[in-house]
Amino acid sequence: MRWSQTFIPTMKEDPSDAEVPSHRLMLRAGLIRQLMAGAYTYLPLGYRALRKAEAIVREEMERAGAIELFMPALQPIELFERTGRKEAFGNVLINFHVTRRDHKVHLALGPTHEEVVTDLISKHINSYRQLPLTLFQIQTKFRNEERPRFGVLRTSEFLMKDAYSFSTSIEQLDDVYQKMYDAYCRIYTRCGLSYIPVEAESGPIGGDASHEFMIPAENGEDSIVRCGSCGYAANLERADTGRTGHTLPTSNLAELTNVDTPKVGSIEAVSQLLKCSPTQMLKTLIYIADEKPYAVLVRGDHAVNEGKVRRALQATHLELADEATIQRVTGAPVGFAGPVGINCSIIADHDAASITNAIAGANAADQHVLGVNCGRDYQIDLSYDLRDAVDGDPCPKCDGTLGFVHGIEVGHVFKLGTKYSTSLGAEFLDEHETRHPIIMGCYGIGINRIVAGLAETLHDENGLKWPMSIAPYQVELIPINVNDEATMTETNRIYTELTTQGVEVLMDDRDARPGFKFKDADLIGLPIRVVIGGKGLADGIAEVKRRDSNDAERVDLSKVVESLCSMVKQDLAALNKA
RNA sequence: CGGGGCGUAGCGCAGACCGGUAGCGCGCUUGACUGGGGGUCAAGAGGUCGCAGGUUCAAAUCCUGUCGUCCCGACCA
Repeated sequence: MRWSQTFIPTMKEDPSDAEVPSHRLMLRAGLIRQLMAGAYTYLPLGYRALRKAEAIVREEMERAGAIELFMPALQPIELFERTGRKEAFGNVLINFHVTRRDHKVHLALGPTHEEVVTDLISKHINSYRQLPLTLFQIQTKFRNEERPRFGVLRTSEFLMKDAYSFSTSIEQLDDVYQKMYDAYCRIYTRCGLSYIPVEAESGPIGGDASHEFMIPAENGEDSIVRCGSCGYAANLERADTGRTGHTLPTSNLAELTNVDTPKVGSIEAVSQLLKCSPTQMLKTLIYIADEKPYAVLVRGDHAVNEGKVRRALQATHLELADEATIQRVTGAPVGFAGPVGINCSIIADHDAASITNAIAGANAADQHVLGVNCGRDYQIDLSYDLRDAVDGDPCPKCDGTLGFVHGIEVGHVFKLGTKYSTSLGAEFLDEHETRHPIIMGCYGIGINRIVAGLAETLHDENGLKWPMSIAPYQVELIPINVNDEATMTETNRIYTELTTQGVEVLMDDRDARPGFKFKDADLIGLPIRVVIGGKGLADGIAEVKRRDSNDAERVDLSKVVESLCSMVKQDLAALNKA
């Protein structure tokens, strides 16, 4: 492609409202333009990168045995009502009414396709002989993000590969899950992304096992907890702390003493007033788990992890109690709850139960109590891991310690179980003519995030640095002076020969000074740059420079095509060798 | 949805406090020169100052409202 024939609007200056690197550089390099918050046009260069990522995903899904189909983005709302997800999605689900003859029809734009695909399967799969089956599609998804941000990393409309597996047994499911997991690893490797598979919370989508694939990146929205020694990695929502029990305080127990803390309810305010560390304090939160109130105790400096609380209580619904319930249970306004004499069951985190002479709310307005000790002043049967992991916690898998990195989620695999097949009636008949719900898995990849994740992690102060597999073009050809006949003859020859050999070439044929074109070349970041003309041409050589290297190589003009072909091939081979 | 910032030419910004001719740099157009790291000279084009209302003889500027966008937080299969 000749630069002058396509549309690559590069920008010299940083757009003022782009802060994260991927957003800034993708705008500047002419890959994307914003239409509105959360919706971007992919310009020719950006779209090429996106399509390349898409092609790799498709290839690997097919290699893993998944079959491609294409489902409508437009869906009847009724499907979401049947699975209870109209409510679960809430405002995120984009839905509206249209009029067809005098009837109002309520539609949604698909945020994901569990409903549609399960409905399809329920109608056409009847027998265990038709299973297992894995279907996938690559399609635009719509989610009304409360707050779109980070350019193309979090948008309301995005390209997603979603796959759904249908199995007759857990063993079959485990098998596909592993195949998908492996396929994901290959995909990210081929795309040149460094990634971490982490254990994940399966969330409202349901199901019992799940992994996320994360790109470590400073601007990632997710917190990943990782062990430096054994490689354990989990999303913060999911991460265990490695604490296994509590030690009841036994010596130097102080007497229970009430203190006045007028209008001072928060941990921070109380610790300031009483000049104590939050680690000495008990944070007491009242939760309603399946309609029953519980006091959840964690240390003052720790955060309650609701997923862990839900699992500890084996509850389906868990939410923070409203003010009235808190009043009823504690006898005090919000901010003064504590375990001593509270009128509900208590569950405590290991570390909370181990505090000697803790400070806690007194269950009385404007009062806290000092010298609180588990076992003496309140009772628990067991302590649990109920809090978010913190930096330096012991690893749950080995004797190392946990640390944190930020990550961008680029993929997620779930074992779904029978949640959707049950609610939508997708069943099969086994060899004994017994009916069972089909066991499902689902597997998603955000294609845009592969591209944005590369931009986010592979760049320098001058611009992007694409890996060969995703680069919009593989080679950029720069004639020093487009008005020089000899230069152009040679450039055109190389351009034609490379193109014939299947190398993707962008020729910067603009009538601009070399420095100008070099700056743009660095910005758009194609992996190999070839400069033709000037002194080099007189010496019979072209200058070949890789974007990720500082040194250029002088290559004989008669050998440059061959040399470039092999460089491209080698790069791709290195990425493919997952 | 809570808190904050910003809306003036395609991009980056000044002008606003103190009301009175709308400006700068880059980019763009035409011509000449130039040709290895965002050139030089000359001549140009380009604006509902986000929108609406108000105050005033007069509003980019002051007041009220509203919309858009970005950031922090809440939320996020």
